[in-house]
Amino acid sequence: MTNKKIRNMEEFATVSGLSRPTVSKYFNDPGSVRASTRQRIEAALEAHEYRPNIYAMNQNRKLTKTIGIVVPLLTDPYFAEIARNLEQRCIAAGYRPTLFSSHGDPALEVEVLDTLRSLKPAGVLLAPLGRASDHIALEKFCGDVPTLIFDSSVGEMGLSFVGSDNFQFTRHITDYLCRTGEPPCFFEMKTPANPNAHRRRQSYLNAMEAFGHAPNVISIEGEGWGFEEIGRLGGHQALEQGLFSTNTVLCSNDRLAIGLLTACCEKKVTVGRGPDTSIRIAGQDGHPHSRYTCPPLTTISHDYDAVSETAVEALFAVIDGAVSAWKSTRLEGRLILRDSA
Amino acid sequence: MTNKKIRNMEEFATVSGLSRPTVSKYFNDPGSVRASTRQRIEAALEAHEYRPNIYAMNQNRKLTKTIGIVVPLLTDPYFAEIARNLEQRCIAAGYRPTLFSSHGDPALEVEVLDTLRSLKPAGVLLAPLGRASDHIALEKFCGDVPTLIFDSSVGEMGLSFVGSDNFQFTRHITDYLCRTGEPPCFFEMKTPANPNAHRRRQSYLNAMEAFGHAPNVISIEGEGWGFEEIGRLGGHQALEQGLFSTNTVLCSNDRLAIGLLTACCEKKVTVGRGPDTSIRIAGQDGHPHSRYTCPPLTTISHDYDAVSETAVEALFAVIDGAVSAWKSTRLEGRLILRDSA
DNA sequence: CAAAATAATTTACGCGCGTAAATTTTTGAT
DNA sequence: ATCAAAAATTTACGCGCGTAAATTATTTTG
Repeated sequence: MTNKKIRNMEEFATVSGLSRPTVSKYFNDPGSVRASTRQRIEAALEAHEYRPNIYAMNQNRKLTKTIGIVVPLLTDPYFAEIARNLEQRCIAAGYRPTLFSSHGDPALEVEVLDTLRSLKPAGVLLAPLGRASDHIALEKFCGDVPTLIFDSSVGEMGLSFVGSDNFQFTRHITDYLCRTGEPPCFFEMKTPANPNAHRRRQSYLNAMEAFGHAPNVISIEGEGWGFEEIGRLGGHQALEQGLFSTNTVLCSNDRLAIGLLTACCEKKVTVGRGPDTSIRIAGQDGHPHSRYTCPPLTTISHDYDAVSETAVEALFAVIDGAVSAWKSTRLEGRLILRDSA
Repeated sequence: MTNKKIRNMEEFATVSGLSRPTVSKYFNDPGSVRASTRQRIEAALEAHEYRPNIYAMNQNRKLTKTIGIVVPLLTDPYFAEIARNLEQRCIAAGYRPTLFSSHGDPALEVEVLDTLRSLKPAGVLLAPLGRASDHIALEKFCGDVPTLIFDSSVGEMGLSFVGSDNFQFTRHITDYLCRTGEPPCFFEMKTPANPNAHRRRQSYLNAMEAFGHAPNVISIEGEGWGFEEIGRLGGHQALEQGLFSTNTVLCSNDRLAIGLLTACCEKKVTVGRGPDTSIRIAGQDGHPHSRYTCPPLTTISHDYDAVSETAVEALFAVIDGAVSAWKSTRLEGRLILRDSA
């Protein structure tokens, strides 16, 4: 330990026997000083416990080491999980991730971007709200800050887009359902918050046509981000009105499926693929919770690691000076077979 | 809009027809300048789109407007929900909340606190990891930064503690279970991450004694924060070995209960309070997901709003100069009756 | 209406660090 | 060993703003 406190980099440089700018260079990139110099600094660091003032560091610097991560709703474990994944990759790469949630509110999303702008981040990983987003504001932000869009694309915005291949998702799981039983109905929100939902509906229609089955889309009412409750209420309606024309339901996403499962439970409708069950239910997303529904939910899962890695690498490449045209990367999902379908 | 960009507060003051320090005063507290002055600034603000440099603002200031919020695991919807609640209260009070997750890792918790320290926050709302936390590091941090501990208390640390009354929680729901059927067994982790678990076990033992029933605590193996999986595996074991001495199980928390429900589902054990069910299961926490289990989970819920408000108000009071002795505030929970028990 | 009290504003200085340019040291090729 | 090239280090300056102290404007009081 130390006897006297180090107040600033000047004092720390003195106790290290170096000049302040050399120490400054070390903190910006420890590899940029000679090994002997680095050792002296690190020895002093252990003896004196000093950390540079973040604010002073960043004020006179065009580009900080901060990476902004923005998700639409952090209370959704799917986004929490992918945010965690991104966060750890940023830390591993020597950046300081800062996490923001739009809380499902377009106005808040704009506020978050404003806050982020004044943070002068090296880059931003942004999952937009989608349909409800203020596209003008997003576009403008992307012009100011290197921004990579993930999860949900809204036009050709930012550096690039990285997400999942929703067409492949729905085609794949629809295939599975058709091959293993009655063809699925499609259970979705009438006005989905997320543009991915439209792709999934279209892909369902395509897949059903390819199989020569008549599609049946059940579009339920409901606004906002409380998907489970929307799915539960819509599920009750659909069950009461007999809207499901087959014994198989493919939900637009796992959270809707979770709500539908609850509705089935409340209506004593048995779910599963066994002989003694009356309905098969599948979801899409590989939601962290899907393993723990009753019955466990068959779903097609995002490749969390691949999406995160691709997104982060693409952003880092641009930060490190690479220039490349906007492109969209859509990664395939993995079918997860469980008991619900 | 504007024609020329404003680069700093000096330039902005010029176009406002004021001196820079007056403008600075406005940004620190709009109410501290004369109404006529405020109007001139706000008019200029609309015409010229200027935002003070955050880093320059904070570097020469002992106390920023930042509030740190730290939770053990943001992928747990319970913490995500309470973090969201705290975040919005901070914003409403004019602070800039910054969210951190320890991701269940004590080393990361310490790193987060170090990061936070260099952020010079006005205050911190900290939910510690609990048992695994580096208590020395926490104590030291609390000495440096005004820190309010919530959710899980670890000694008399920080300014105060705000959380739930775990004794009331378990007493209340145990009472309910005893009055409406067979007395409950208690399902918990042998080495819980969170100190609240010990209080709940003790409260269960007390309540059972008060009722004159023999307690039965089932302590399952498992480390870490994957409670659902731990509950599921432990549930399978307990069911196979017939460890539940009655038809009623009170789980130490909702996430364990969710895992146990999954185990029951996989073992075709019917859960509920009806005549045709074989086991009653209840949880504790009022986890956001508990509404959507099959059957929906009977639980005793944290008063999210009250905990958040009490925590935030206590912290703000200290920030605003109030001095008061350390105290522990534990709020009562609300029983939520659903179909599982 | 003048003087005192109070609030608003300005002057003047420094915070802790980044960074271009100048200088010194080290490295590598002869 | 010698000298040029490259790397490391130091010098010197400025960033954008907070804030105490000094000044000026406004309000209150007699």
